[in-house]
Amino acid sequence: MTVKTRFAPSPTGDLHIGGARTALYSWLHARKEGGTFLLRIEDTDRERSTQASLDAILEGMAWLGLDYDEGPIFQTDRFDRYAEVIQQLMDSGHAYYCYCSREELDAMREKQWANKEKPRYDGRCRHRTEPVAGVEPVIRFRNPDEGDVVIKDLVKGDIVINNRELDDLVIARSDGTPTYNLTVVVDDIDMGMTHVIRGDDHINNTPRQINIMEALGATIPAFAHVPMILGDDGKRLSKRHGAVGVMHYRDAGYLPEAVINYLIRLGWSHGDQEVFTMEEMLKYFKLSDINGAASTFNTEKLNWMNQQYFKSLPAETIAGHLQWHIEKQGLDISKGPSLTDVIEGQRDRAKNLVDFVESSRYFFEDFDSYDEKAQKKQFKAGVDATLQFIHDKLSALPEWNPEAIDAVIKASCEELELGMGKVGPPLRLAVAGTPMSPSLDVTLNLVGRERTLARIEKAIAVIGGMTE
RNA sequence: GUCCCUAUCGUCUAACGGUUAGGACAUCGCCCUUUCACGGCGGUAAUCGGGGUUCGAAUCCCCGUAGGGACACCA
Repeated sequence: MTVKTRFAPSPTGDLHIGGARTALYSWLHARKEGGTFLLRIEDTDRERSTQASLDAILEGMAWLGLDYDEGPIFQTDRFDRYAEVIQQLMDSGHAYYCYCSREELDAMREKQWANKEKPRYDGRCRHRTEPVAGVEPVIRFRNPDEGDVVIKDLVKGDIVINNRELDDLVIARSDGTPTYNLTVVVDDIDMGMTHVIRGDDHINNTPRQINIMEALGATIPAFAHVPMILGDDGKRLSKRHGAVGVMHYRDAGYLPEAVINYLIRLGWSHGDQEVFTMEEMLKYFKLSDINGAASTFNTEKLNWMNQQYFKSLPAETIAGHLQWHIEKQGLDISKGPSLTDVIEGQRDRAKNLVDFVESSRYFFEDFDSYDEKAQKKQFKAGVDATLQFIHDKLSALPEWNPEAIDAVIKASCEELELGMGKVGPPLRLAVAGTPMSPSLDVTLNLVGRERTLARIEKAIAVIGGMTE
C-alpha cells in the first residue's frame, strides 16, 4: 500500500518547534517511501482558530521547505461528512444522546477524584429512552466495556490499554458540531492514512480513536507517537521558554537547512552522524529509530549546526536566505562587492544571518566611528606614518586583488622593519572600523581600492588629530 | 489521585547480553594565527536505586524513584 501521512495542526498559534519536528518526521516518512504527505487544518474549535495562526503555520512550513501533496484541507469544510458519520454511529447503536448537565458531570468527576479514581463518564445516559425537556443533548460514543486495546506503535512498541480506563467520549457537542476525536477518525479513514505520526501527548486518545475506527469497520492505520520536546527546565517546551515559533528562528538568523538538521537529530539518530544532506535524511530516516524519550531543546547545538551550514552551503543559497535580513536591517548592498564574495569571506566567522549582516556592513557602507577599545589600542602616534606608507604602496598597485594586496602588506612590514602584529591590526581597524574581519588581503580586496584608500586617509587624519 | 510513556556524560545520542561504555554540542587546556573566527590535538564528565535471570546485564524481568503526558461539549 502506498504510504500516506499527514500533519494536522490546529490554527491556534504559531507553528511550534515541536510541531515542526513532527511535521518533518511525517514528511520524511512519506517522501522516502514515495508516498503522499497531506496538510490538514484542524479548525473545528472556531473560538480559538485564527487566520493569523493559519498564515503562521503555512509560512513556517514553507520556510522549512516542508511541501505537501494535498491540502490544506480544512475540517470546517467537512461538517456534513462528520454529521453523516455521527448519524451512522447512532444508527448502528455505537452512539447515544447524553442529557447530563455540566453540573452533574462536574459532581461526578469530583466524587471520582475523591475516591481516588480516574475521572470518567459513567455512562448513565446509555439506556435513557426519553429526552430531557429543554436540554440539547450531546452525542457520546459507546466505548466497549471490556477487553484491551493494543496500539502497535512504531516508536514506543506495543501499548496496551484496558477499555475500563476509557469512557464514553463526546463526539458531537450540543450544538451538533463534531469534536476532535471524531473528526480525526473520520478524516484519517476518509483520507486513507496509512501512518498516523503525531506527538505522544495523543497516546491517550489513540485507543478511543481505534475503538471508533473499529465501530466504523475501518482499517486501523499504523501509529508513531513522537515524544515531546522539553525546555531546559525539563518542562514541556512552551512560550515560557522563549522561542517556540518556527519563524522566530528565521528572525534570529538561523538557516532553515540547519533547523531541519537540528530537528531531525533531536530524538533520532543514525550512528554517530550529526550532519545530514537531505538525500541522506531521506535515505536513513526510519520511524522506528526515533527515540522514545523526550528530549531537551539545546540552543547551543543549534548554533553549532547553523555554523556547519554556514560553512558548507553554496554562497548563492545563503545569499537567498540573507535577502530578508538585509532588508530588515536596512543595509544597502547595491554599492559594494558582490554578496556572494562577502559570504565567502565571512562564512567561517558568522554565527547567524543577523550577525552576518551586522558584521558585514563596512563592506558596503562607510562608518563614522571606530571600535572604541581597538582605537585606543591601535591608533597611537607613529602609526599614521605606517599607514601612510602602506597607503602609498596600495595606491600605486597596478592590480587590485588579494595576492597583490598581500604582497604590499608583507613588503611594507619588511621595509618598515615591523612585525605583522604592528601593521595588521591598525590597518584593519582603519579599513573595517572593527578589529574583526577576514584576513587583510580579502578584506581590502572586497572593500575596494577607492574606499580602502579613503578610509586609510581618514584614519591618518584621526591619529594626527589626537593630542600627542 | 488514576492511567500511559520515559530513564546512558550538563545537553543530543551510540551500544541491538561480552566495548578500556563511543561520537557530537557545551566546557577546560594546548597548538595554529595579522584580528575575529575556522581548524587540529588533548582533558573533565554518564549507564537513577534495589532486587532477580544469566558464566556474563547499560542492554531482559520485577519493584521502587524521578521526569513527562493524559484524564473537557480543546485540539
